[in-house]
Amino acid sequence: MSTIIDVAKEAGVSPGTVSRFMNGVLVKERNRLNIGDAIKKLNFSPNLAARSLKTSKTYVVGVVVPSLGDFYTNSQVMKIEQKLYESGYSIILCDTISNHLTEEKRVNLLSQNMVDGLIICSCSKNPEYMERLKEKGIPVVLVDYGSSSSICDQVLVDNIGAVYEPVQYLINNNHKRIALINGDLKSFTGRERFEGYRRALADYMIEIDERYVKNTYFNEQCAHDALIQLMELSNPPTAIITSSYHLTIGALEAIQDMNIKIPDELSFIGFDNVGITKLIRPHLSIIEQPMNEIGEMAAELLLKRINGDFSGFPTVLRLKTKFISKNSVIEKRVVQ
Amino acid sequence: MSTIIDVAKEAGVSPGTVSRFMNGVLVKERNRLNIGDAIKKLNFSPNLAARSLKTSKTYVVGVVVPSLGDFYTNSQVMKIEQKLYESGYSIILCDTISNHLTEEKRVNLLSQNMVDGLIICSCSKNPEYMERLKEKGIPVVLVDYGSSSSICDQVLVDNIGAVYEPVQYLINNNHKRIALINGDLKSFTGRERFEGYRRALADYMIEIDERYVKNTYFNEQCAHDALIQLMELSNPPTAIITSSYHLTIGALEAIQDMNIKIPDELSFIGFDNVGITKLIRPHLSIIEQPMNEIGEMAAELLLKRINGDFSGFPTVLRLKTKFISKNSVIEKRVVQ
DNA sequence: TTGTAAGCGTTATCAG
DNA sequence: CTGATAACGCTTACAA
Repeated sequence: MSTIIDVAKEAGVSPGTVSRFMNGVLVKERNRLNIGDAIKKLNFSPNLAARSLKTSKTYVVGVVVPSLGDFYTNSQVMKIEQKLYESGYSIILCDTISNHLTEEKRVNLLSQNMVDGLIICSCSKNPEYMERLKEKGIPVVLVDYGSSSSICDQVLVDNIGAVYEPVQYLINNNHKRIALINGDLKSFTGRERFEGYRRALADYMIEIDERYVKNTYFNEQCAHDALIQLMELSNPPTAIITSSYHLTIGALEAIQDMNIKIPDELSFIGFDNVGITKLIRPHLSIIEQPMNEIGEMAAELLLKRINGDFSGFPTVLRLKTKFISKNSVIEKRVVQ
Repeated sequence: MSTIIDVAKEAGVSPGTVSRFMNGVLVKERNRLNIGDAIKKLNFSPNLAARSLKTSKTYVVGVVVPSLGDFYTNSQVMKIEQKLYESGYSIILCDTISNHLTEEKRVNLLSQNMVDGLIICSCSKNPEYMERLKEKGIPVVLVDYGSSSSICDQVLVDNIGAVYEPVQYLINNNHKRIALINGDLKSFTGRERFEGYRRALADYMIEIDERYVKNTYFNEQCAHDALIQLMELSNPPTAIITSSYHLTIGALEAIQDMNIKIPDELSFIGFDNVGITKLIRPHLSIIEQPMNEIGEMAAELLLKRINGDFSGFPTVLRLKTKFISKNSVIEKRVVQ
């Protein structure tokens, strides 16, 4: 491994000149050529650790996600990686396996001068590390997770609207018995998505029937069980909405298992238009989150902070979801 | 940000002692306690860049994948991350967007003292960077990609057996018109998987009918088109095998579009038992790659190399795939 | 424009 | 077991 000093000797200049050349400062034509040759000849590339030690910049950003196996985080991460790379940053990726302790550990590790900033998609409720990061001056962008407690830059989707819109659509198509398969109300997204459901029904003067509301957990098994319970009610819903990707998968599995005909026997609206959805027939009416945009916004916001621009702090970006109407819902339902 | 020197002062010892303490060397009880207190009080954590500069170890491993959006790489990456973390390593993740130029760029970036080793799942045919890495002494493990040209540690699956086994199974169930939807023969996996097909037919004295072989590219559109072409033949196949995840998805879409009944009108065997497969009815007979094992083996092998153990170099690990028989194939087919 | 030299925060050698 | 000190390879004043 050659160093700047080797290059300097080879090119007959001082190390300082080589360093300047490497960093795009103008040097005399002759020197420029000599240095270029020397670099080629010695196959030189600068030692990033040394540079980082000196400048206290790493050009690395930490990205923390709950599970790499989740389709829906991945498109975000792809965008984040791409966007950051364009600005010269690499990403260190951490999978917390949806575990708060792991999350804490990883963030602590990353904050030891490994990264210039952090994008956290996972997120414990009131992470202790938050203030430590603030002390250390490491900017953080929280994604897809609302934290009323921490003052922090955030990129979120309009969870309320996400569910409000399809419920409204169902109501307009004469559905009254509308069920929601939702996650934990202790989670921020769970609460907001339920609120969208509640508000839509309230706005149309439909009273909530508790039997049609399944606030369980954001996983497939729960959705699977919830769907079966719903359909075994004496007066089952005519339409079901799920409020996350995993819930959608679980519900669809139960629909397969019970051999329910969509949309004739049940109208169904899924969540997150990724992965499997295009293989389902009939084509699913679905709530789509703007994954790419979320990733892009998060990356841009973080870059801004890294570059010392703290205008508008804390910025909370709310991105709209999109309801896509396909063929899994009976429209203009005739009330019997 | 506090340094070792601050801690040393606070604890009334020398920086060397603090450093030793940090690295698990025995120090006198009294000093140990004092140093511990000082670290707590000053909220000290060592500067990893400085450490890395001194020791030329980063405790970071680069992982290069063709696409984070691919389900089947992700389970590997998860395992890799997990395994490496247990040994104190973090991973820098790079998505090459299946682009050789991007791959080259990323690897070059990573090799600037950013990482102690590299796991590359992507892989150009004869990457230039290979010898540069060798020069720099950065160990590399290639995953899922065979390279006859480079001498290199590799973790591969038994691609030939992967396809041989299901073809044999089909033959044993009286199928004769067996089609293969495969990727590019220029790719290593494409060649091997085709070889599995060829060999199985040869072993059972069935002549290859070129019309039943679709060596296209490993993407959904190609599989979609290929399946349609196959089924529009005057004498269409009774069974079709796909040889990658994307090919499976594309073929399934075409099956939906053409409204083909599985297995009555066509027997079908898919590839990669991840993501969507559990939602397909009837349950798919499928070729499963040992993703977790691949990830684990790759991580372990790399760790071994990083720790200076080059026994058995180059190691080429071949992992067996598993054929899972479910309900998408007509068994004991009656020949008309 | 360039050379010189100090210093970033560790670790490691060498005496003690 | 500990302290002093010289690196590691780069950047950046400062002076020329």
